[in-house]
Amino acid sequence: MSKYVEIASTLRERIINGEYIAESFLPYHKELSKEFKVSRMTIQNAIHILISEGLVITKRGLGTMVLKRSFIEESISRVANWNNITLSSINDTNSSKFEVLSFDVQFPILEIQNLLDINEEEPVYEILRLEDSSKLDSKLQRVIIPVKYTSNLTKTIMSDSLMRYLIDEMCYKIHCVKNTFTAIRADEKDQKYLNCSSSDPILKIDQVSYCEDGTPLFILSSHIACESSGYNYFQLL
Amino acid sequence: MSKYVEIASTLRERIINGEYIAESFLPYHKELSKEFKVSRMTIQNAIHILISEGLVITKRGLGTMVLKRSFIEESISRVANWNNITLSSINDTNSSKFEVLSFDVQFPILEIQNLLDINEEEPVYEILRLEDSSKLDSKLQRVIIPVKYTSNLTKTIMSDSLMRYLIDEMCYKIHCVKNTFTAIRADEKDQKYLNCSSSDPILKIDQVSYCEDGTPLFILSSHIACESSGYNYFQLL
DNA sequence: CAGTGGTCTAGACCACCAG
DNA sequence: TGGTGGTCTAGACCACTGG
Repeated sequence: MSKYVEIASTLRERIINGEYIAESFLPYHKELSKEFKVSRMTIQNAIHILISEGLVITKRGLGTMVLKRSFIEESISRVANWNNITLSSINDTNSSKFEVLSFDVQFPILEIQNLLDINEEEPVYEILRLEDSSKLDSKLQRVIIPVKYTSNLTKTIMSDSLMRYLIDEMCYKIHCVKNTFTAIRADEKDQKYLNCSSSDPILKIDQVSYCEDGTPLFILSSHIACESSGYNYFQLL
Repeated sequence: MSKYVEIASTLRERIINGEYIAESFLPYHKELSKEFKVSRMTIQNAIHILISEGLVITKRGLGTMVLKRSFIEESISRVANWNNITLSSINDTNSSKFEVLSFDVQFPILEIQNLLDINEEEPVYEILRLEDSSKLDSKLQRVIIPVKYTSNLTKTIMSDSLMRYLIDEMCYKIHCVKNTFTAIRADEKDQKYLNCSSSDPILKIDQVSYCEDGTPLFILSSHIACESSGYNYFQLL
């Protein structure tokens, strides 16, 4: 096995064992290259592995920091890094336009507080929007994002791609997106806006987007009627 | 912008434009380092980017090959590379045991032929299995894999993790897994094996696993009853 | 300012593949 | 055997960070 892979394994164990404490810095490249008796490039390759696994982040002039959330999230689906533009993979696509059904600011319930790592006194935007239903596979989406991250959010922005706004205008770097999937029965809003009956199955996709440092940035919950449109949205087989 | 990122962009364009033809080799490191007037390491870094994007693969002693499927599959979800063991992210987990309900060899229908890139004369295993329903969230799975890839498949293997068998025993390297999601009404088999009614919504996950060179290896289609068990399986919000 | 990580070089040795 | 990509080195310069 190559040196840098072994070094990465060693470092990974130390992180998991708590030998390197979350939110604090790893030893610097120079120290590590002394310890393992390799060149700095080899250390860097090892650390690249840990970065790609979401265990650490590095900052020039600062060091390599162990992340909080780190090794727990197995089922995380990483954002594709395509030509240096990070894009959400599923829900907030380029071309789609949204009709904003409601636009509120609220204090978050406990569930949201936990998901977004905020307290009850930090207000959040809560937006309900409907994807332009000219296409068969329209989506009903609920977006929740703390006001402190984007205090000047508008309906106009929400009728377009939120993800693109956060990346291009607000200069956030989305590091990973966690998606969870459920099938549910259509609720009242689904029936009203997605034009389906109460017995129709709905695909529910809940998405949390995280920044580079592991901070949860926003929640996007989508409802998709797969059958009522006579069209199996994500159907493959 | 750093050299290797720019070089990667140039190479990517050439691949997309068809300047470098699919299924054939890129110029060798040495040639590229002459063309761009950089060291070989810089070329290698550039090519690493293309590898991570799924555009090319490299083989020692051979070269760097442009992949077929390549840049098309945007919504691909890469397999997490965890401690040098590639694991399926969603469906074929470590600990679960399966009851094999049926185990057949068949000639594939057209849909399967296309998905697995095989012709009608190449037989496939078709297995129906039920995840140990001691847990609330049991799954009904259909597995389809060409006989030519694993001629000695058994019920015993299928009652365990197929993914692990293919990786550990057959030494396949799974490069990426494409998942698609749908919500459907419970069909007869779902009602029978997942203990639900005909109006219950079912989460259907269809998964195709691909080898390093882009060959589709097998299909795994899972049905999950999210509500009947009183338990929202992938529920988050 | 000193120290960090990011990039880059020129050269080296190795494992692997084809003929 | 000769050529490929994979790894590694020692040293270099740079952009960025904190004090």
